[in-house]
This record gives sequence, C-alpha cells and structure tokens, in this order.
Amino acid sequence: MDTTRVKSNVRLAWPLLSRKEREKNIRQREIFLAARELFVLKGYHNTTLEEIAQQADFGKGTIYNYFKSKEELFLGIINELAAEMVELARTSIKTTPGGAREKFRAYAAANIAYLCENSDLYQVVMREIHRLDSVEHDNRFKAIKAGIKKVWAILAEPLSAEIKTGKIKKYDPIKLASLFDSMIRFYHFKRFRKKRRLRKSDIAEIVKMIVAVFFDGISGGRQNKRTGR
Amino acid sequence: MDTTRVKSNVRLAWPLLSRKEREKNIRQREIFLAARELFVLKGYHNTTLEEIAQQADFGKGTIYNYFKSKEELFLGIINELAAEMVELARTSIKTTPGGAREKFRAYAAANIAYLCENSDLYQVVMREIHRLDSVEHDNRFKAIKAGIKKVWAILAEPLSAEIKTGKIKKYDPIKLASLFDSMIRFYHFKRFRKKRRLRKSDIAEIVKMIVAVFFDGISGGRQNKRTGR
Amino acid sequence: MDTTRVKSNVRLAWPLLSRKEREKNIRQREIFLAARELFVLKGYHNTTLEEIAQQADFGKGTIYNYFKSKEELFLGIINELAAEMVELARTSIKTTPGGAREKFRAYAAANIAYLCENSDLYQVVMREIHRLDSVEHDNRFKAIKAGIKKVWAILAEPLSAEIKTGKIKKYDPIKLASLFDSMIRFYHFKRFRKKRRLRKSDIAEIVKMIVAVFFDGISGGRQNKRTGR
Amino acid sequence: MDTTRVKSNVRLAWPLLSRKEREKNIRQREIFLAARELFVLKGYHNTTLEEIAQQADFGKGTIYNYFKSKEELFLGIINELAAEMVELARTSIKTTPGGAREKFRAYAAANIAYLCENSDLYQVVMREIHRLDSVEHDNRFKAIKAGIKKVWAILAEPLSAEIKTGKIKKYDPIKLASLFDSMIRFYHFKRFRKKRRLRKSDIAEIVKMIVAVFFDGISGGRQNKRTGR
DNA sequence: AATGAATGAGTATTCATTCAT
DNA sequence: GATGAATGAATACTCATTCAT
Repeated sequence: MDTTRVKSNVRLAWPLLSRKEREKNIRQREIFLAARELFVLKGYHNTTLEEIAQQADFGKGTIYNYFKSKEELFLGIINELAAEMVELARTSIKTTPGGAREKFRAYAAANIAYLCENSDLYQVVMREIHRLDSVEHDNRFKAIKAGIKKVWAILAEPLSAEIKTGKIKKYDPIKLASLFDSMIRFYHFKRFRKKRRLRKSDIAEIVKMIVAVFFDGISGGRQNKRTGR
Repeated sequence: MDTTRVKSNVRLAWPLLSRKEREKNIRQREIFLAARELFVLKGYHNTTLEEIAQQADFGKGTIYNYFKSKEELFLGIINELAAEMVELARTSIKTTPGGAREKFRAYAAANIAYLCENSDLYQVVMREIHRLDSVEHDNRFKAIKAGIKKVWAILAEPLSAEIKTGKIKKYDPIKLASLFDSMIRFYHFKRFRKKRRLRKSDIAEIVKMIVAVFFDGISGGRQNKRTGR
Repeated sequence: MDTTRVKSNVRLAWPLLSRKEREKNIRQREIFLAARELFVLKGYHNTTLEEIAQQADFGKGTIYNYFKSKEELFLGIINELAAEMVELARTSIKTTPGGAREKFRAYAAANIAYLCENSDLYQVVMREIHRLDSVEHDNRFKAIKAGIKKVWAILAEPLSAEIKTGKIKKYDPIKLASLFDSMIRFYHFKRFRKKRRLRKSDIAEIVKMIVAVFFDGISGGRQNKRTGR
Repeated sequence: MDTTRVKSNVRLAWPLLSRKEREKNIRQREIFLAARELFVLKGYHNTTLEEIAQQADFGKGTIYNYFKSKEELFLGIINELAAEMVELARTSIKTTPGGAREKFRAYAAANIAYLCENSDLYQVVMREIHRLDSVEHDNRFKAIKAGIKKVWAILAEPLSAEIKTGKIKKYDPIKLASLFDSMIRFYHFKRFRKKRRLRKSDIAEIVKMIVAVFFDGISGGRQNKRTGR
C-alpha cells in the first residue's frame, strides 16, 4: 500500500492499517485490558461500566464506540483466552520434539506460565464459565467450549500415537487429555493459598511433578530424592 | 395441639429443641433448599429473592426472619458443602480398610457420587468460589477455604504413611492430595459436554481410571483390558 | 358472594374484590392519573418515571408493581381514552331519540364535553398517536385504531338509515362519519388559542354550529339569527 | 480551482451571495431535507443526529456548523411548513377567480395535494405540534401558531365578503375557516387506514365531497349521482 | 411469625453536543 | 470547513431490603 512512499521500502510491508485504524485498535485494547483487570478483581457482575471507563481513562460512552455491550466485552475476553489456549496447546505439542512425555511437559510448562502471567484472566474466566449450562448464555460460549475441546483433541494426538505403540496404556486418549488438563489446573487452586508471584523454578518443579505422576504414577520405586516433596 | 406437651417433661429427653425451634429449623431448611435449587439453576446473581421466596412457598419478608441477607443464604450453602466435603473425606479415608490406594478409591467414588447427586450444588459453588481472591469477600469464605485445606490434610495422611514406608514416592503429600482432588474434578469438566445423568458404572469406571493413573501412571505395561480405553 | 354475611343483603351485591384488591386498584389509578397529568404537561418522552413517581407520591419501584413499563402505562392511558370514546359514541347514538341530526348533536355535545373535561388527555394522545405508522409500534396501537373505526361505524349507522330514506345525500356513510369527527376535533385546535376553561354555553354554541354546517351547509338563506355569528 | 474567480467582479451582479454563501445554503438545505425525511420516518425523538448526518452524507459535527441544535433543525422544518401553508392559502384564495366556493375548492385541492406530496412532513409536524401548550416550548412554536392564524385569516376573507352579501350564513368567519381546515384534515386521518398512495382522482373526489358538505350540508335532495357514495 | 407493598440505590445504555485534528 | 471520537448527563428498569399490617 501507499506506493507514494516508495523510497522507504522497509516497514511498509505490513501496515495495511491506517494510522487511524491502528490507534483505534490501541484504544480498543486499552479498554479491553481495563475491563479484564476489573473483571478479574471483582468479577463480572460486580464491575460497573463506570469503573471500566475510569480504569481505561475514557468516558463511559466511549466504551460503546468499541464494544457493543458489557457482555460483548466479557465474551471478547473469554474468547481471547480460549484462542490463546488453543494456540498454546498447538504450539507446545506440535513443535516440541520427542514423545508424549516431552510434549506434555512443554505444554504444561507453557500453560502454567501463561496462566501465571494471566492468572487473573484465568480466574475471571473460570469464575464465570460455569454458567455454561445456563440456557440463555449457551450459544454465546460456543467459542470457549469449542476451544476446550480443541485443546483436548490436540493433546490426545500424541497419546493416541503412543497407545498404538503400546508405550501408553489403553485409555481413551481424550479422557486422558482432559485429565491431564485437570492436573494442570490443580496448580491454580493452590494459588489461592499463597498470593505471592511464583518463580520460574516453582513452575518447573510443579510441572515435573505433574508429568511424573501422570506418566509414572506415585507408586513405589526409587525416585529423585531432592525434589520429591 | 401438640398432645405430647402434657404434664410430662419427658420430651426434653432427646430433642433439646422446643417444638418452635424444631419448626423453625425445618422452615429454615426449606428456604435453604429452595435457594440452593435456584442458585444452582440460574447462578447467584441471576436468582432473585422473589424467586426464592416463591420456590420456598414463603413470603419474601419471611426469608429475612431466617437469614440476614441473600449473601448469607449463599454462604450457608457454600459452607454446608464444605462441611459435607470434609465429612466425606474423613469417612472415606478413616473407615476404608487397606492402604492409600483403597482409601483413595473409596474417597474418589464417594466424592464423585456425592457431587453427582449434588452436581448442581457443586456447580454453583465452583461458579462463585473464584471470588475467593476478591478482597472484599475474602473473610467470608474462610470456612470453605479451611474446608478444602482440611480435606487435603485428611487425604495427605495415608499418603504420608506410605511415603515413609517407601510405598509411595517422595512427593509433598499435601500437593499430591490436592493433585488427586483436581483429577477428581476433571470429571466435572466433562459434564458440560454431555448433559445426561450418569450411571453408577460410569462413575466406577472413571474412578478406576483416575486411581490407576494416579498410582501407576499411564506409561507402558500390560493393563486391564476392559477398562483401558 | 360471601354468603356468610347473609343479614346485610345490601352493598354486598357488588364487591367481588377484597379490600386489598380495591386498594390496589386505587393506587394503580393514582399512578395512572399522575402519569396522565405529566404526559399531558410535558409529553411522553419528556416525562421521566422519576417524575411520575414523585407526582404519584410513590417510590420509583412501586410503579413497576402496577405497570410493566413506561410504555404500558402510556398505552393504558391511550386505550382508556379509546374505550371511553367508543362508549361515548355508542351511548349518544343509541340512546338519543330522533334522527341522525339529533343523535349527532348529542354525540358532538358529549364528545366535546368529555374531551373538555379530559382535554389534556386528548392532547397527549393526539400528540403521540401519529406514531401510528411507525413500524415498531404498529401493533401496540391496535386498540385505539380499532376504537376509532368502531366509533365511525357507530356514527355511520344512523346516516346509512337516512341515506336510504333519501333524507341524507348519497355519500359514503363512513366517510361522512369520519368527516363529522374531524369537525368536532376542530374545536380542540381552537383550544390552543385560549387556555381558559370553557363554559357550557360555549360548547352548546359550538355544537350547534357544527351540526348546522354538517347537515345544512353554510350556504345562503335566512338563518337562525342568534347563533349565527 | 474555481476558475470563475478570475479578476472580474462580474459575478456580484446577481446573487448578492458569494459562492461560499451559496454553497453553504445548498449544504444547509441538504441537511434540512435529510432531517426532514428521518423525522418523518421515525419521529423527532427516535431520530438521532447520527442518522441525520449519515442521511445527509455529512459528518455529525458538520451539522452544528449549520444548525445550533437538533431542536432548531426541527423548528426550522416546522416553520417552513407553516410558511408554505400560508403561501398555499394565499395563492389559492387570492388567485382563484370566483366566489368562496371556488376559492375553497382550490384551496382544499392544493392543500391536500401538498400535504399528500409531503404527507410525511405533515405527519411529523402534527406529531409534535401538540407540544404547543407545553410551557417550556411555548415561544418556540410562535411561528407555526402565527402561521395557522394567518391561514385562517386568509380563508376567512372571502367568507366575510359573502356573509355580507348574504350568500353565506352569519357565522363567525374565522370559526368557519378553521372548521373547514379541520374538514380537510379529516382526509389525513383516513390515511392511516390505507397506506397506499392516492391517485389524483381520489383527491378530487374527496375535495368535492368536503366542499359540498361544507357549503350545502348533507341534508336532503337530489345530489350528484357519481360522487355521492 | 408471616407477609408483600414500598422503596431507592444502583446500572447498562443512549445520544446530543463538543472539540482536537 | 469538515470530521467523528470522546463525552457524560440523563433515564428506564431491577431487586435486595424494610416495615406496617
């Protein structure tokens, strides 16, 4: 685009968006993040648009130039999370070399790290996601439902492969996948015990334990003496 | 009325509660259950006191003779669940003979069965529990936080014992306990995929799988052919 | 009803409504009238529920115990007017002895007198009725549309009869009826010229003129000297 | 650009308005018409400036360069109508040869034809005009009030003349004038019964009937067979 | 004790108007 | 001049809570 600016042949590769559009996106993102932060802090129902506006440092009405309603704002947040979770799973599983164990280790690490960074986001989504069964909101949550299923499908693949080779016991791979997902989530329950930010080593340790238990169980045998706590 | 109330003071033998008090308790319970059913069905925020009153077949004002506020009603429900979960854990673990594996199997079965019966209750609690971090509600949820910790402590005990004998690898028993808890919860995530009520055999199968994975891992070896899918 | 109160055989004929219901009706009427007064004064859009509540001397929420919405309140007012107009027409036409001229004279007098008493009501209805064509409100105004048609049908009857006898010229009686209605309405346009309440003699005079013009036209001839101004 | 703007000062010969001013007027007219169309379609309150701007193909802010406010825009429309109605009356009455009957026939035809062409405009004005009594808007509607009075005065003139000659009965000519106006308006009430556009012959027929009734009344005698239905 | 009518604080949303670009 | 993003006052409606009966 913008062929008039010929001389500078760099950086023009991508724009596609006018300055206005880019600024619009930025502001939309600002509102998005403000809403996220507040939903996280106080929950969906307990957050007023007034507060979101204040947090975003915009007027109340401005928000409606970017989002159709409070609910859409919320759904946007949820769907973003869903999409990122799927992307996370895909990347971890596909690009990590090795077998299921290595792939799952990578996935667990990435997942926990991500949810750590965005642990608040995770909280708010989990907090509200249980409306899933509520009739009226049913179809609005399609995206996240689909996302979860997709993640499980992605995780199930390497399991399937190794089940065929006998390297993994014959369980329903989808069930295993979702079981592993639950185990990852266990970490987040712990979080409400200690508020402190976690260090990388903490995550690594947690991941090691989850993966070890998932693949080898807790029974018997000699085992790493140091980390085994 | 109340022909037992003759001269005799016998009736004090057991109840310790006057007829009035007993009736009061009964009515309180009625309201409690009505609220629970609705919270479950529609979520805390989407349930009005009007509806609860109707469901309980009482006047709206009457509810305030039994509960200080809508929130207290809700906290009552949550705390009841917490107490029951603790009781469930205690019973399963203490009374089941055998080692950790047997005790955990019993606990998992009891827990899932219970949450199955009261799956709706579970849903509503999970739906709202994430406010735990929310500053303003922090202390109101003390009871359930304590309950969860208590459950973990109970579960950790047999693990500790077997870790000492080397029958179980050296992990932090509390972490293991909460990890197992997460695995049980995995079942509930599946629930929003299929609405149908589950049969007893379904539960048994799920329990078998969870316990097997938890204790033995998914790796290798010959394995029960029937359940292993 | 209420056969237990046998002795007093008077005044029990009608009640059918408990004291509560009667009080409810009274309060509903109070709100109704308050709304009417304000709609009249400031128009539908410029009247807030807050104001209505204040005028009715109730809390804002109370209004919603009696009317589903502001719009329903308004439609209630409109429909009431419509119903009363029909009743007015029916009574005037059916019960007045004599021919079309006498019946129309009675109708015009009754109509003007009524709209005089409730001239404000008439104003507000006219003010908003022109939304009739607005797509979205179309079916909500069914009642008043039907009412107007009904009035015309009632008026058309005696005209039809006399057209058959040749006493009245051969025009479409429905058109004549609506034309007469328009002529009555002319009086109301005048109203915005002079605010003062009108005396009975004013109405009589107006009616005489309208009826005279409608039946005999303005052309020619000797004519009643007193009213003819 | 603007090649006309050469040295010559000729272009001042006629317009008295600079090109700028002329363009300004044109744009103002565009906005005016856009607003009119929308007010007509959806009513004053239900039309947003956003929509007007879009319809006029201008930016929202631009409108404020031409009109001080939404209300002024609306008042402009009303006043224009008033002015045109006066002009219509003046032309019809003054230029039509013959007596009152002929003049009134011409006026009725012109009026109905005009309001037909602009029936929507008429609707919106009528829809809002009843605010006339509303205290706060009182003086803003001065122009249209004056317009209506003026129209009546114009109509009253030929009536006066013929009253003096005895050709018309002795009624207050102003009252007669406004009564005739009401009769014309009867046509517009009918409109909400049938949406279809009306043909010229329909108008002619209506006019004939109104004039006939107004001048001769509906009573008795032989009468034009074709139109008399 | 039971009731439910009354209450009004609280909220999402709209839209005329302003103003920086 | 033209623009439209930003604004926030304004408003219909909800619902937990109170209290007179």
